[in-house]
Amino acid sequence: MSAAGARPVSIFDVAKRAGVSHQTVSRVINDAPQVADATRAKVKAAISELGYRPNRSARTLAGGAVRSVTVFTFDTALYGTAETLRGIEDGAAAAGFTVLISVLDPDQTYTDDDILSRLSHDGAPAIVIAHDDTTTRARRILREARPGAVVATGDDKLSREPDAADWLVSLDDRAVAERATRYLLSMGHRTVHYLAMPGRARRQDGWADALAEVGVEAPEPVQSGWTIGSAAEAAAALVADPDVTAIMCGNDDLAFGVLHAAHRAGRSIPGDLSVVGCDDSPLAAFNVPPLTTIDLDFRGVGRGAFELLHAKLEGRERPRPVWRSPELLVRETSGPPRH
Amino acid sequence: MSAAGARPVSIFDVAKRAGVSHQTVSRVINDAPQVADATRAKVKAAISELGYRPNRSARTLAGGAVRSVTVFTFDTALYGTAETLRGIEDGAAAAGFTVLISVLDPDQTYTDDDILSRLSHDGAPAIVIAHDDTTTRARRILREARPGAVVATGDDKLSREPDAADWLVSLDDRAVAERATRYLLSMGHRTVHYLAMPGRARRQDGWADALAEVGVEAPEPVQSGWTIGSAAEAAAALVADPDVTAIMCGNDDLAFGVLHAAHRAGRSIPGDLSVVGCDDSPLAAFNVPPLTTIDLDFRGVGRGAFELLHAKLEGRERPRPVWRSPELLVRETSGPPRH
DNA sequence: CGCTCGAACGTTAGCGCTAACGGCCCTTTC
DNA sequence: GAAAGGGCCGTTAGCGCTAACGTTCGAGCG
Repeated sequence: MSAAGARPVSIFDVAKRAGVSHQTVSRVINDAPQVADATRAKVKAAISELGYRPNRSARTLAGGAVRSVTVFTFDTALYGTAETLRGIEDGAAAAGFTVLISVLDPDQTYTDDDILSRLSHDGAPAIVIAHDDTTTRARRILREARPGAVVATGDDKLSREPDAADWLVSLDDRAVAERATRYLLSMGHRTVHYLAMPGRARRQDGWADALAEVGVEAPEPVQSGWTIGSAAEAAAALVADPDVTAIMCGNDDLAFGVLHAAHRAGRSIPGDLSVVGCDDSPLAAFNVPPLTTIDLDFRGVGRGAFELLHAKLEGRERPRPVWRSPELLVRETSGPPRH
Repeated sequence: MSAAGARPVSIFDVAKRAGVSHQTVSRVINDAPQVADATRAKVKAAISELGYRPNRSARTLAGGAVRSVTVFTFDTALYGTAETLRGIEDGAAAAGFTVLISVLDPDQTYTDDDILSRLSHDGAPAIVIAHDDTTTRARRILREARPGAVVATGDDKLSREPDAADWLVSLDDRAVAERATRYLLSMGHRTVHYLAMPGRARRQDGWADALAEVGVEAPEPVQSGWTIGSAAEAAAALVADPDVTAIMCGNDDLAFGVLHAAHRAGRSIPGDLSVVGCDDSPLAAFNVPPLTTIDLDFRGVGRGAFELLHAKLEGRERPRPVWRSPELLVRETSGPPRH
C-alpha cells in the first residue's frame, strides 16, 4: 500500500524487490508466457507486498493493448440508455476495461473536433448509444475517424446504412412495434395511433407497416419529446378524441404520459382506450393498472455492444448476440374496444 | 485530421509546422503565459491545420494537472444515482474533465486492491455515490488512500463521521424525512409507518425523530430492497392491515411498489391509505394518482460533488452548495385518514 | 556603454510502461 | 562434440507530454 502523497510504487520498485528486471515484471502483469513459474511467483509476491498497481495511462501511452472505452450518450438517466450503459459496464468490467462517459447535449451542435477531443487519445475505441440526432452525428464522426474501433447501439434513421451490420448492435425495433400494433388490431381496434419520441424511426416504421398490412391508412403520428410531461401534453388532443381507441407509444415513459392525460380527460383504461408502451421499464409491471408493453433487453444490448467492440479490437469474429429476444407483455392497459 | 491508421499528430508535428519548439506548443495548449501573441496565433493555426488533439494519457503520465474523475456507484440505472452521475458529468464537462465509471456489485465483496486498481492511476481523484454498504466501504478505502482527492455523495450511516463536512456532499435526508412525516401527522394520522430501502439510514432517522417529537412510539420499519417489486412484496402485510393509514417510503420507487400492493389489497388511495415517497422522480407527478413526494435535487448534488472535488484539487476553498433545497410536494396520494 | 533583468523561447530529463531485440544457458540433434 | 534451437531473462528505445532549467535578446538603468 503506497502511502498518501508518496510516489506510487512503479514497476521498477517491484523489479528491485523481486530481483528481476522491470520487463519481467511487465511480462508477469500481462500474463505473458516465457516466464519461469518460480520467477512469476516471486514477482507476484513482490507485487502484493508493495501493493503495486499498474498505471493505466502509462500502459496506454506505451502502446499496449487497449483497455478503455468511451461511451457517448445523450442522457444517462433515461431507462433505455441507463440500462444499455449498465450492460456495457458489465462487459467492460469483466474484460478489465475502463469505461469513460461522455454526455452530449441534444440542444448543442458539436464540431468534429468537439467530439473527437472527448476521446482519451486519438483513435481510442468508443461506443455510441445513438437515439437522437446529436448522438447519431457523433457516431458518424467517430466512425469516420476510426472505423475499426467504434460501434453503436440504438435505432436511429441511419441504422439502415448498408454496412450497419458491421458496427450496429440493435434490437429489431421495427418488428417489435409491428408486433404490438398487430396485437392491438387483433383485439378489434379499427386503427392504432402512434405517439412518437424523438429519433427511433424504426419503431414508427413498424407501426406503419402493421397498419399497411391490413389496409388501414396510418393516422398522423403525434410527436412527443423525451419527458413524460411532454408526452402528456402531446397526447392531450388524442385522448380527448372518443374515436381514438388505441395508442401505441414510443416507449413506456410516453405511455405513462398518455395514461396521465387519459385520466385527466376522464377516459377509462382499457375500456375507452388501450395504451401500449415499449421497453418494459421497471415500473411498467407495477403501475396501476400494469402497463402492456414489450420487454427489451437493453442491458443485453449494451453487453453485446461491448463484446462486438472487444472482438473487433482483438481481430476476432463478431460474437453471437446474447440478449433476450423482445416479448410482448400483455397486462392491463389494453384490451378490446368497448364499441 | 489524422487519417485512420496513421500515427496521430503529436505536439512535435505541430511544433515543426509552426516553426517553434514542442514546449511552446505545450504552453499554448495549456494557456500558459510567457508566449508572444504572434507565436500563440501561429501555433493555434498549426494545431487546427493538422487537427492536433492532446493525448490525455501522456498528459496524465507527464504529471500535468489532473483532468479526470472516477465515479463509483452501485447502479447507474436508479433515478437518484443516475441523476447524481448526470450532475457530476455536467460539472466535469464544463471543467474539461473526463468521467470514468466504476460500477460496484452490491452482492460482491471487494478487497482494497480491487477498489484501488479501478482508478486510472494511483491516487487518481474519485467521487463515490454511496448508498449501500459496498459503496460506503469503497468510499472508506479510497479516502484512506487519498484523502485529498476523494469526495462522496449519499447518506449512509457513516455520514455521521466527524470530518464528513470536509468530503461529503449531501442533502439533509434526515430533515427531509422528518418534514414529510410531520406533514402526515399533521393530517391526523395516529402514526406513520416506514418502508426502508437498503442504506439511507438518515431518512429513517428523520421519520423516527418526527414520531418521537409527538410522543408516538415508532412502529417497526419494514425493510425493502431497491426494486419496486421487492417493495410491493415487503409492503404486502402493511397495506393489508386496516390500522395502517400512512406509509412513508424511502424513495419513490418504493412508494410505487406500495401503491401497487395497496391496489391489489383493494385499499383506496388516499382515502384508506396515505403514501408519501421521496425523490420526485420523473414519474411521480404523472402517476395516477400523482404521488406526494419530496423534490430532491440530485443533479445539483452531483454538480456540487464535482465542484468540491475540483476545488480540493486546486487547493481552493470549498464552494457554496448550488442545489435547490428539498421541497415537499403534496399531490394526490396523501390526505387525512378516513376515520 | 556595460550591466541587469525579464520576457520569450529552447533543451533536457523524466513520468511508467511496452515493444523489439539481444544474450545467456541448457537441451537436443546428427 | 559442435551446431542448432528454445526457454528465459535483460537492455534499450521509445510512447506524447510536462517540469525544470538554460539561453537569447532587447529594454531599461545609472
